[in-house]
Amino acid sequence: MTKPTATVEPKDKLTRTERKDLTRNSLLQGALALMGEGRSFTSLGIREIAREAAMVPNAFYRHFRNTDELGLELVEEMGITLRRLLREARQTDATNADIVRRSVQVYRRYVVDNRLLFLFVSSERSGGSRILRMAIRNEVAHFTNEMAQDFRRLGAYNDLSTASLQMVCGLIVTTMLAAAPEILDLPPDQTMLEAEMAENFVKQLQIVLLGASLWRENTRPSALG
Amino acid sequence: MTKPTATVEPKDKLTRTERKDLTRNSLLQGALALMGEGRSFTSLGIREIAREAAMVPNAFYRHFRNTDELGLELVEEMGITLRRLLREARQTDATNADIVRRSVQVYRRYVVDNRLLFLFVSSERSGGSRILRMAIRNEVAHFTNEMAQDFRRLGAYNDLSTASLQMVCGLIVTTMLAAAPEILDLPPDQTMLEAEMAENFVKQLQIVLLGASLWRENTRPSALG
DNA sequence: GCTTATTGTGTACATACGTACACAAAACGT
DNA sequence: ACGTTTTGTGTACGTATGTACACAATAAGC
Repeated sequence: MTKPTATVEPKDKLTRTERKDLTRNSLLQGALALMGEGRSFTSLGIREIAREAAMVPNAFYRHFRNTDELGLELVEEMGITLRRLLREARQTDATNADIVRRSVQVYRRYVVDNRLLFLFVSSERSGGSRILRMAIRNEVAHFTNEMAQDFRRLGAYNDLSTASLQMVCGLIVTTMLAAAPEILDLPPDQTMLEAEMAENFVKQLQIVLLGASLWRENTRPSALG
Repeated sequence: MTKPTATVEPKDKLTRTERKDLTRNSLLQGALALMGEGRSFTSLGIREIAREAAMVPNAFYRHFRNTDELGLELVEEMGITLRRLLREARQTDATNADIVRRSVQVYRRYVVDNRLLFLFVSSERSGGSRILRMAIRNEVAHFTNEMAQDFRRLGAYNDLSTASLQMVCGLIVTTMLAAAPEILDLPPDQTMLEAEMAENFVKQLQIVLLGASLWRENTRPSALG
């Protein structure tokens, strides 16, 4: 018989929540895919996303109330996984040098592996809807805080005040975030340029870290009064 | 008589190009005004902009072929005036210290005075249409180059290679650009927070400059291998 | 002074969008 | 086993959009 046997068929005998998560995911992926084709998230519509996910417009509402809510989920996904990755990179018992190098590697790896997600976050960080902007800014702050905590824990930059350390981490994060879209916006085969940009990125971080390591609270470099 | 005298009436006896420039400008301002109300440039439509400028939709086409073309003009405007301002700030015969301080002042002044223009550029820098993104990136590069040239001319950072100097200037510009939207997004009366952010901004620049002044080509700080 | 080119208006149409409502199928709770 | 809830579909309506075309007013050029 073609009838299913008594053994569970994982093929299409999915539980309801599984099915829902599946289509929900195809909506998220659909939105990302559209952005991959050059569209900006802000300009995406419910119908468009639903179409890309091969479903009828109305089905969208079964999962999100509007596009912003979908965007929030993307932001959250990005924040959670990226934070986890970098936390792992810092929690191994290696020298500080190794840890920073590994962090850079992990970050770059994440950016290229999650190209579309990262493009989305970069775009919406200062454009688009206020709600998304705030959510992303929140993630970035969260991110910066964890970095500062870990620097403290590792005993790096001990002579910086908490505020200054926070500020330094903010600068690092800014540099990281700025580097990503430039690399991602390249035509996909320009490995030459990409390597150059990556090198520049590392050098910029080196300068920041160098400056931070020599920074003293009361330093007023003559250049800036 | 109420009839105009023979003397030229500058009130409404405008030449055709003057009138055109006027309405063209009201289109540009209309677009900015809409962004001031929380809308993102990418989501603006021709009709909407024309409506804001108090004209019929079709009139838009007499000035721009589409919204991107309008955006390009905004980008150009921002590039030209900001570059001019900073060039002036650096061309006075003052000490290097004064010059950098003055540059920071001029920049902050420009950002708050041209709030909407700057919000627009910040938003579209990594979001929205590819054409605008490229144009802005171009302006930023132009900007970075001029800064590097002036550093050379002033004899600052003499022991950096051209590439490294360029990279440092890129870092400075990145920091400047990142600082702007955070300040601009504040509720308009939070002078307290704004001052704090501005201070952070200056400190970040100090760290970068400090790092750059001590950077040597072959430096490989242990932290980054 | 007359012709021409330019700038803005009015009307029109096809298209896409957000969303509401009624409905079908099928997993779920009991 | 059966009624209920959830998830996806089909249809429909009002609205906004981009753009085309014909037209009006008026400055510019000869």
